[in-house]
Amino acid sequence: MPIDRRPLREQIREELLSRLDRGDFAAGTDINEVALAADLGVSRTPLREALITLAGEGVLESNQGRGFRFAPVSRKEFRELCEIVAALESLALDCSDPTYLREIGPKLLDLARDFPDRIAEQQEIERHDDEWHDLLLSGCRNERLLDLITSVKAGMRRYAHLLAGDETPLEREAAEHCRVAELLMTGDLAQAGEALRDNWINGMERMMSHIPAS
Amino acid sequence: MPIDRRPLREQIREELLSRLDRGDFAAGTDINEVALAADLGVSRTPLREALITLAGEGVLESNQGRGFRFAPVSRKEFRELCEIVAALESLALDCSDPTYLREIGPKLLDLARDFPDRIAEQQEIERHDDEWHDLLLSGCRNERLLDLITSVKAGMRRYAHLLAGDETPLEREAAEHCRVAELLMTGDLAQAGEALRDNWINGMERMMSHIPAS
DNA sequence: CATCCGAAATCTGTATACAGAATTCATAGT
DNA sequence: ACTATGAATTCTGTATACAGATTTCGGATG
Repeated sequence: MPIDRRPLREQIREELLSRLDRGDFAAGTDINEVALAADLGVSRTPLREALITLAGEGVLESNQGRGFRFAPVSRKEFRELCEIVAALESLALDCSDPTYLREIGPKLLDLARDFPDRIAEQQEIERHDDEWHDLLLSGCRNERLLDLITSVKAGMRRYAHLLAGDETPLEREAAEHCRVAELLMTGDLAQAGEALRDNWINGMERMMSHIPAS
Repeated sequence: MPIDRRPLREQIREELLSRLDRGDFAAGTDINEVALAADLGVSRTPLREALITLAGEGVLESNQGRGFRFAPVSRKEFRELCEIVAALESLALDCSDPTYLREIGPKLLDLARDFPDRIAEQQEIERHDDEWHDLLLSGCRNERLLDLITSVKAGMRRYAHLLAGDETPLEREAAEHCRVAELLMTGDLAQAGEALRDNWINGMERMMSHIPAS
């Protein structure tokens, strides 16, 4: 096995994000650098570098002299993030090769159809959803845009575990994905983009009630 | 005067960006951390923190063991960035209060009309252009989006000084700004957004020839 | 009992130190 | 003359140390 030769700060960042997905950190709690560094088995230096990166992505916020803390969640911010990602993913479609999009249409349809059952683990549902969106964007030739989308989505991870253990209307989500896939196969990019934006906005509405008032 | 109580890394980031605007750094050159830290009169720690932030914004890139360097410019990346900002600013209009937009319309028109003469300093032209866009977005209620736009625009600063000392068609730029302002005053947000996107795309085309092939 | 004040403790922000990776440069060999 | 090799140098990545800011907590004061 090739040993990991990436900078520590990146490995730390990913570890923190995966812990965030597992719900290890409550939103709004501040971070104790020495404790967390000891827990991770690294020194404060690369940890702080990772924290600064995460702060740039909106996952954390920092206050002078008070260090970092996980940014509190709010309906307003979640709405803002959804609007942004909706626009960016739609733009990514515009930047994709139309013929490629038509090619992956069937695959996207398949993925949308065998959406995990409502019984499945929350983690599993999210993984499947991500896979669908990743495939959708895989033909985007705007690399900078793909990086940006990844970065903005990192900022949304704080909201992911909020709807755990809830019978979310998965059928709606699946149906909307199907619609996007079908529109792509017909080659109507404009309408596909619109359907994709709708999917994000609808998904936002569905989650809204799960987010504490402020 | 209130002394600056922001973290050093932020002050350093801004100093580096302003040096970049002045054309102090050639694209593609690597950064010597000890030399730069000494020059700035700070230690390597906050300098590296600033460098990591700038790398996250796309201004720098980092390679394991090789440190940071100013990301090389390319037509492809510039096109990508323009497409992104065009979409984001257009979205920002959608997120703004329509009545507020109608109110600032005249002011936007004024600013667009007394665009600096072609004799003016390059810096002055850019400052004026930025002022116009800032005012345009000042009514956007999506704070996350405003931060994101600022961040993406930071990544574009590497391209700003490339068109120095050139008779850019400023009239076109001014005319397009006027058109956006007029559409806002009529209250036609959809068309205003489209005109704004066109402005970015046209501006991109104008600059394209000034960017070295690769 | 609430509140204000200050010392102690805690934690961050910055500086410095150290180890190892990457580069440079000189030398030996073909 | 050109390439390969390896020691010396330079620089980054990470760890540790230090100073000052912030929070905590206990006692004095109304």
